[in-house]
Amino acid sequence: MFRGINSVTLDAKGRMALPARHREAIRARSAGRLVTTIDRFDPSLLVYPLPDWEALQARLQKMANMHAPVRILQRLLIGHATDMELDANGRVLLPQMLREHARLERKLVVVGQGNKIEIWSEGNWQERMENWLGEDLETALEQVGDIEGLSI
Amino acid sequence: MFRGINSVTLDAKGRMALPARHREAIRARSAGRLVTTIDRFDPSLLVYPLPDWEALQARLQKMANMHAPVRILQRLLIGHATDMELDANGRVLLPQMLREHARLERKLVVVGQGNKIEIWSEGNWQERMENWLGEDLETALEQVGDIEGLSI
DNA sequence: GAGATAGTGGGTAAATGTGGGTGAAATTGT
DNA sequence: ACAATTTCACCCACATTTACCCACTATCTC
Repeated sequence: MFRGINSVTLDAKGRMALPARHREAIRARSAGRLVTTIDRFDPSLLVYPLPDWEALQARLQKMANMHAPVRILQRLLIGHATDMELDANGRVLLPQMLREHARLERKLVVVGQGNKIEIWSEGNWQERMENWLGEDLETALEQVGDIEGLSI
Repeated sequence: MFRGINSVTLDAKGRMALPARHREAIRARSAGRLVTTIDRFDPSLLVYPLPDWEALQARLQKMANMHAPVRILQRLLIGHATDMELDANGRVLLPQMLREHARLERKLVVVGQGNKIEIWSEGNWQERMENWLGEDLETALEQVGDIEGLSI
């Protein structure tokens, strides 16, 4: 579904152009209605088409919240989830509290990630990229994921 | 499938002629639709026919992303994956952010690699070539791969 | 050597990304 | 409760980028 990276600018009003390559998919899937929330690992925002977010939220709410980590997860994700809509120019208004969480400044990076889109400040993204490219992912992956025969 | 090396030029608009030897295969396999992403080991780009990339992406997305190395791998590969299409002259437009990652300048090298095509800046390619030719690959290979009885 | 093919360059209209004005709505302070 | 201020939705305007042409040259084929 979503893939690819774009550099865009956050304007003085807190708006950001959603790259055209994603717009058609979003309009088809949810008539331009989106939900943004925070990423719990990195300073970035996650953007889902409305129906996909609702499925996710339903799943989160079904989890028994007797355990503290579940409650925390719900607070972070559901708590920060904000509805957004594409305007006539294909832009979205990013809520101020979420902008602060992701430390967004003027230059942003928009990254397609399959079922969701990630929004980063350009500075943060570049800094992380350098580390990621230097890491030995294979060793870590072998202990964790199914990379049997994976060849890229 | 793809093999062989070509030298081409990246024009002022960021376009590059895809060597004719590959075009027929690409048109047959995916009607000229391609996906490019970054290589995470070297400054180069990887180009796949659309269906081959989609299989790869599906595989990546199936991995549970609670684990950091999985998320990083997805960000790097899916995040940079950009759709491209052959134009009427057999050229593709390489996205700016990917050009920067691979440090592409005016002279490029296009290398067929079986299921994918690699794009390098000519300078980088030549520099690496010298190192590769000087390395003792056999010793390293024996510890890693199945080269039993391999005769080249 | 004539014609076809491949690689390169460039013009132009349409699409995309960005900035900003304005009135309505919401929030804040008194 | 009301005024002052801020935020937001909806426009419009403009600069840049991209898609779609067409053209030229070098090489290859017959």
